[in-house]
Amino acid sequence: MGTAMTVIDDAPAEVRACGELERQRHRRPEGRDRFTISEVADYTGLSAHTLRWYERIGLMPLVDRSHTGQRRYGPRDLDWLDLVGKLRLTGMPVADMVRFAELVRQGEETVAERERLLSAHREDVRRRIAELRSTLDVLDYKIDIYADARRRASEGASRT
Amino acid sequence: MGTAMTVIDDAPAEVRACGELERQRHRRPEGRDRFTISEVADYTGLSAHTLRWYERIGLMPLVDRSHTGQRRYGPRDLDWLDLVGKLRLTGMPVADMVRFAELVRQGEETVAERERLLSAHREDVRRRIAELRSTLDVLDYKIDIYADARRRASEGASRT
DNA sequence: CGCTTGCTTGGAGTGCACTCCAACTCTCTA
DNA sequence: TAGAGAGTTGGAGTGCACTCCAAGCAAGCG
Repeated sequence: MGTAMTVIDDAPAEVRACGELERQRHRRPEGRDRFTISEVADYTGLSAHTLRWYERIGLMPLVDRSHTGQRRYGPRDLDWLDLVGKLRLTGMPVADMVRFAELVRQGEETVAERERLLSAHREDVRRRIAELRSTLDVLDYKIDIYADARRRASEGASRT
Repeated sequence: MGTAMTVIDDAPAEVRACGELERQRHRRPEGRDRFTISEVADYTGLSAHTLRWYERIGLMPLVDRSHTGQRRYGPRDLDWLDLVGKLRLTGMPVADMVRFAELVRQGEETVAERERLLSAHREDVRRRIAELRSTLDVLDYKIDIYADARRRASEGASRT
């Protein structure tokens, strides 16, 4: 039955790879398509604990199992975790990500709502970027003050 | 005794005001210079609980009191809270802000370290801005996909 | 004078996102 | 075939940043 996530529109490598200089400790192994939990932990930077927890709370589709019951993650699972990682990085609450995962599970008829959800989040991210930038100005201002103070202090000292 | 913060180099209004479209619910009242906790809560957007808590943990200098023991915040307290608000907005952990507050309390000889602390944080903020921007690309990509899917779906429906 | 509203305190409680534990079973290498 | 090192589970624990509570004091108003 259809627990496999059917509607992960997989982003092409160019999009997937941009940014993130070393957040992903290890490149995704080519050639294989079933990965153990520790390989995935390594790849995503999440702990194995967290991966299991994501599954429990419905943030991951139920992961495929080996004949003995151990998890075997596939390429679509990694794609999904890439996206989740991005959303997490931008501070989307886990509850919202779970909501998104539910929509994906429900299939094509939720596309409009998914779009709305991501668009709202995009606005959020834009707002936060602007906020951060404005703080950067304050930080620059403060740091200048301190640099001046330090310069004056060392000049005073050398003149003594 | 010198619990009053002596080294808040106050940023001029241009720097203080930029960004933050409506984060500060109320303009700082002009003319007066002693504010109750609820006025300050209103001004900063923090709760009175949080303001007291900041003081307890050493993130605020001990605030002046009225003859009956109630807090009376002064302009420098508001300046300090403006800065703390900025740092908080950029995700600086409370523990780091407390460390910074301690340095400020210790006086001029900690200027170099304060500069280092803020510079490090500035790099952090820069990194996070870059990160957010790269996520924005992924978001745009996804949203496009959904928009396309939606368009195709409604076209198909109208052709039926 | 009584009532409402606002302030005080220490300490307990909340919500989020993990993070770890105990007590196993399974896989791999020698 | 033995032992090390992975993986499994439900549930409890952690750290952070608040957030609230109870009990009490103080000021202003009709």
